[in-house]
Amino acid sequence: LKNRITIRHIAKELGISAMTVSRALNNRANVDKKTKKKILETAKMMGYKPNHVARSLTINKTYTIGVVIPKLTNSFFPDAIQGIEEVAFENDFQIILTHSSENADREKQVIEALVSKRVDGILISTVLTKKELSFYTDLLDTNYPLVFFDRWLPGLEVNNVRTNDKEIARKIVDHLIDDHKYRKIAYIAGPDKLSISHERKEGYISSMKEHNLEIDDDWIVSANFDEEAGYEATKKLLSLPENKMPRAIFTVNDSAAFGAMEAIFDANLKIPDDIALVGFTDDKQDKLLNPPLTTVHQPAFEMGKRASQILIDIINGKSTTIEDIKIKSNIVLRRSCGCK
Amino acid sequence: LKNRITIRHIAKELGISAMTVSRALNNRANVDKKTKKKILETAKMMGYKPNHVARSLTINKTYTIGVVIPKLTNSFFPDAIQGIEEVAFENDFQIILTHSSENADREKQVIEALVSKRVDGILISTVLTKKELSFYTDLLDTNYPLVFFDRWLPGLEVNNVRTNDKEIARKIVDHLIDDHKYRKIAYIAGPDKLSISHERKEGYISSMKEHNLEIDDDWIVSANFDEEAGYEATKKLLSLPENKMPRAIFTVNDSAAFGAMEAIFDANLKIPDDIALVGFTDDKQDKLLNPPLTTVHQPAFEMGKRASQILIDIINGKSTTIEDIKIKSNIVLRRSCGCK
DNA sequence: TTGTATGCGTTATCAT
DNA sequence: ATGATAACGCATACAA
Repeated sequence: LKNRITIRHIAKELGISAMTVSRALNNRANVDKKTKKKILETAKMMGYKPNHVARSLTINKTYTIGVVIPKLTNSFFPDAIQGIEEVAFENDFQIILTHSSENADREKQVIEALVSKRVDGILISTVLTKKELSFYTDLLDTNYPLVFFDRWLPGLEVNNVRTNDKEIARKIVDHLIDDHKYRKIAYIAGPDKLSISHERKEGYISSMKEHNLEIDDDWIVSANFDEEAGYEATKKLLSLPENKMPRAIFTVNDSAAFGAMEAIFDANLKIPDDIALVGFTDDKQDKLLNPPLTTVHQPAFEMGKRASQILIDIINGKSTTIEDIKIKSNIVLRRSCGCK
Repeated sequence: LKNRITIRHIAKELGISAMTVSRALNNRANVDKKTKKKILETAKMMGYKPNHVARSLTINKTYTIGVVIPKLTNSFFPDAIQGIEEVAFENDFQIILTHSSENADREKQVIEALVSKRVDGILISTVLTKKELSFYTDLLDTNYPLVFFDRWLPGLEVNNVRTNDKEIARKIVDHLIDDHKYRKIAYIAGPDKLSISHERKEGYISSMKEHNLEIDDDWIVSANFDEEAGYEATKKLLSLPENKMPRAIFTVNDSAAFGAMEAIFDANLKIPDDIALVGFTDDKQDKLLNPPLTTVHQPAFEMGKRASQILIDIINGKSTTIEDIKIKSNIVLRRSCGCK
């Protein structure tokens, strides 16, 4: 089955050498116009499909980049991937998409697979932590082109494309305090060993401290990046005694905020009247929610494009510097925080 | 740069033949335990990474499947892809993800690229139409393993994994008529040349006809699958004269419904009091919308898994039959239709 | 159990 | 402008 026509078949058919066929097919300058025309015609006629596997073996380049993400659930990653693929497509690259399922071992496993497939470079939104730094330092030692996006790993000499997590988190908490006068603010956190979770938490903490607001230990609830965890975390918060009950909740991402919303509704409370809620991501439907969700807008598409471009530049030898790029997020005020 | 260690290097290092190394690395039975152990150790020590490009060239198999989707915007495709990748991962396959951007020429282009990369098979949610049938019949003639999911192409002798678009569309319109007594129902349609759009429209029409309800020409508004088009289409509907004004709107998918929602709110109308709205997809946040959106739940994850499994079975020679599989969707009643 | 020769389809290199 | 040869890294087929 499959395609059996090779450049040799075309060559034989025309009584010329395979090399000439190769040259013609690759638009090299040094081939007679007439023969080139013939070659292209018979190639089409015979149903020739170039074999990029063989090509990759000889030129030592696959025109493929690997992408590793935790999950495809919230809208950040789909948008980022669209950006990644857009740039890849323009540069005649394809992408192999893999996901780690928030699992460190699986992440290592898919990276190994990508390396074996000899992708020209890898874009990673990692779930690995400091303990596992050596996995990537080893890879970097072999000069493998790597770019981290969104979830980076501190301590790595590598290109990052991320956002200003800490500052923007601080800003949105500032807004809750300064503009709405809330003082009891809880934070539903992601795993603290992950850089983005940690940074966002730091932003929350620094805002509270700057306003001389005490943070009750019960206000920082560890959760995950998903809806279920957000739901459970919020139930915990809502079961706190009256005097500890938060007046507002900030969540590590929108998925957690969705879970929080459900929990708040289930408790027959109103947003923002009884409790305000702000998220992080700016999922597409946020503005249609009840109430519309105030959140941090992450430029997912742009981050994807940027990361992709940097990686391809590295692959093409057009970039040698190592940068830690922050693409700024901004706050989107809607009704869930009490605005309007 | 990159990895330069091959099985030959390992062989030389150990003073044995490359073939023995190959056998050991592939867990073949006929290799001495001691030498195998040595080989595995030195392979690891030398940082050997198997080269699947070379492997693919010899065994004529890439353990890669191509996936072609229109876009990654709504939540159907991300979910479906998670299903696809889940099954692929279990079977040691990776996926190359490409998108056509709802553009037929680009779809052809990415398929060509996938074929050149010699993916073992392709999963397609096509935007091609009948006119372009030959593109796929040609591909099928070369015995290329192909499975269509969600958006199939009528007239093709190929495996489809889709949903019962027409019946379920009819059912949800039945619900609007039977349970809510709406009689003026509009339909925001996708491109009619695409199978799913056509089928869903047929479902709408057949329900209306069965109930002896006349369909005003102005009630079927052509749009697209996206939010903007849904918004524009709805604005058209809302500008109809009083006697023609629809009492309910059914949209080809949830994205269009989101646009419709915005348009309705912009017109200061209430859902479902002034106008009811139902969608198709069951996007994750539908239940949190204001009001929660009644819609058709498509089992995206299951469809992805099923399609992926079928393709891999074909690739592995475990399946030879051609099936047109419909995975049933079901209706999710929420408040936007008037329920509760 | 191990080794040798050969080929997968393409391109680089050197030749003509 | 065109061709012959070798090489990319691995696995198949056969031999020892």
